[in-house]
Amino acid sequence: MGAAGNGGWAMNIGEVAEITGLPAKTIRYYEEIGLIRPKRGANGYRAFRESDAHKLNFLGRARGLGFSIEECRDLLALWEDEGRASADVRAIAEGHLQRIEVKIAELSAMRKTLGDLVRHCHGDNRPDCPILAKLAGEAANRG
Amino acid sequence: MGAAGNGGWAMNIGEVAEITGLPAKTIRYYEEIGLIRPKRGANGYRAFRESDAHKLNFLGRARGLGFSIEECRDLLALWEDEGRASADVRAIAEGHLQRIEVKIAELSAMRKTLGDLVRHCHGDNRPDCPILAKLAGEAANRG
DNA sequence: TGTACACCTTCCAATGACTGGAAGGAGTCG
DNA sequence: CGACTCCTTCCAGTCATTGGAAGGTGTACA
Repeated sequence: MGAAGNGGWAMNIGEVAEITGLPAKTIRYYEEIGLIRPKRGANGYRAFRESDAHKLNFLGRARGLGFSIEECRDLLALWEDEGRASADVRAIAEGHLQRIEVKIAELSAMRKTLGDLVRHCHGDNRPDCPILAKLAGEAANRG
Repeated sequence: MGAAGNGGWAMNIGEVAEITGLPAKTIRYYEEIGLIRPKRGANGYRAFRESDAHKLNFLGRARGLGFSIEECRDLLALWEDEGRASADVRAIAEGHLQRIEVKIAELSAMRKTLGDLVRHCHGDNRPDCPILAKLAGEAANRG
């Protein structure tokens, strides 16, 4: 175990990885791109304090909602900024929401087309196949 | 103009890019990974025949439906194989359809969470913000 | 004290599917 | 011959990790 198990003052990367649920690799990457700045111990090991763990949890949740790394960076800065305007936070969230909606629309269109094609393909050992016909550019003859 | 404008026997990359709608860069990339094998002219230029253009159109449609490059490779091979079983084609399409559905479900969950948060954020110049509160791990107090 | 073994470090490379750009050759027009 | 467009190859970057190698550190145990 590290120097702390509960309210101590610093943890190694393995411990913070476990409590945040983020892989150690990812945590090192977040440090590399400047999202977090853990201190270092005398042995060169990263020394994570609770504030680092809080940030990592924040990042994990934001990434889980699909925010990009750069959006996460901005959200983190706003979170740290006592004088922030909630409008700035909402603007980021709205932009992301719009991209999600576009993506859902694209995927839904694919699902519709692909679902129709799969339903019309008999799927046996004969070569005739409406899926390939569609991809080859032949117009569907019904539906 | 190239050696052909209509039913001629070969086009340069620019011409095939225009008629297929794929960027020349992408076409070169498809050759590099072995999806197409255009011949070369005496000057070193790629010489695309109609069969190449057909394959590129096939690839463009398959990519447009979200199939991965490797799935496209398999679909193309099946398309070329006169003795294929439509079941093989359908299996690829069904696998892809499932992944699409998983993705839609994930994005829909994000949309729901994010939409709720955005709706509850007043979005003015005050710092109080339920979006940041959620990311920080605070439980929502209603909804 | 030696020696396992887990854990930590850095650095490099790969993923998927392109995309951008540099450096230079080829074709064509005037 | 110059100007211009199109073509070529090669290298690097995108995004957010992830995998692995090579090697240092900490700790438990015989």
